[in-house]
Amino acid sequence: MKDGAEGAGRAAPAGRKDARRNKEALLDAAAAVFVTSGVDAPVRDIAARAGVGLGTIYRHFPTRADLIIAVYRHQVDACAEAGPALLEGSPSPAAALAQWIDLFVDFLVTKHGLAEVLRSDDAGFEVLHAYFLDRLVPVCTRLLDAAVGAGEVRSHLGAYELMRGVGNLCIGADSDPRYDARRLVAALVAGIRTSPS
Amino acid sequence: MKDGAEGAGRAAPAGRKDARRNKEALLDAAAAVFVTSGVDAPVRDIAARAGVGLGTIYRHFPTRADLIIAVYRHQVDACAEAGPALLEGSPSPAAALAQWIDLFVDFLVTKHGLAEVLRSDDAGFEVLHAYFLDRLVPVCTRLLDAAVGAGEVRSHLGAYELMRGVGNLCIGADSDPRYDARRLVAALVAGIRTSPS
DNA sequence: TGCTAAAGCGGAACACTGTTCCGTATCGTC
DNA sequence: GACGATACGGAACAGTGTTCCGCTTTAGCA
Repeated sequence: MKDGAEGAGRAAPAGRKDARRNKEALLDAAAAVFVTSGVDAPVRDIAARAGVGLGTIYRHFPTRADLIIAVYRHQVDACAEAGPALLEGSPSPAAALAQWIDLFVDFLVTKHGLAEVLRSDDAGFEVLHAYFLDRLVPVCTRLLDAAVGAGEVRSHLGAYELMRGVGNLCIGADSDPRYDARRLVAALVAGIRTSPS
Repeated sequence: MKDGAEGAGRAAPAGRKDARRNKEALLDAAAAVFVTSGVDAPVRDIAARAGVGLGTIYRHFPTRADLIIAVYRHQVDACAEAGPALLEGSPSPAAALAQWIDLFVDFLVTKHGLAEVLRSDDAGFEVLHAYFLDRLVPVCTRLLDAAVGAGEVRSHLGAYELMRGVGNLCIGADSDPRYDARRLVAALVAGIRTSPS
């Protein structure tokens, strides 16, 4: 709605050309640094890697959360869009829910420190928290409602709580071989089902 | 073994008197500050409240984790000791396990930010992590083994994983009325049982 | 092509952390 | 009372995020 169709590139080329180039470089650099040093890598590292100054990074992304969102937006969107597809493709809503949660867990676990920062109560991360929630809670709600409607899942928990719980269980999943977040999440999901699987 | 019996006080009064007084003041101040500002309150705040300098706090507690441990040691010990008692007092090992976990959750949830810091991978907190684990995992193992032995709980998860999962679920439990850690933990515990409760 | 206002850039500087270090003050003893 | 060991206080250092402003680059226009 906001970005009109453009003839040349793929996104609305507003502003100066060098500004766009820098923003692009920043996104690439951030993605690379996030992989090696985690999402909470020093801002200076990202700026250095992109070859820009600190002012530039803060102009394009007023807060670190904005940068994280920009880097992962595509993947979050993909996860959100997979929800309805899963629901249609599966005879059992509970199975669809479980598969979708697996998708979410895979996403979180492979992003060094994302779950931590998602859960951080530092000011400035509400926007990140809000983005994930806005995008994913509705999807989860739909899956959960379907499963509850089919009598496969108890209605104790809201979608928000479920997602928060799953997110929390993913914290520290990397960096500790003794801790397998997927197993814990599986147990949690089993715990909300009406019958033992 | 290390502290011999003493006639006067309750603990071994080693070192100077003023040093002991300061350590005491520091513990009191830390406990108070933890309540109001959370476990991750600035070190300076604690020192100021105790009326001592920064050097003093670092001499008595080389790292913040040591201070946290000192403040909560009694409660952690109480939790550890409650385990065997619960097991004996209950006909169902699974019920004992659930009760014990409730104890642990209550402890974590009422301590602003303890669960977060327990999970932090910042260097210097391994000692805190280790203390909790050393003290509580054996207790949890015993309860879990009993429950598995009674056929009430599946043996998917180790005690370590279970405790980590429970700890993670407690993160951010205060400061968000929409999130009820106890409910999530209950679901997790339900998920490891052999039959739906 | 050359000029100019706007847009953008870089990084010094600030605020706030944890942590170290050492000159000074205090304690307990002789 | 003097003295050595012990402990104290807080300045100073290091590593964060974030702001700010003088300078540079861009892009439109004559």
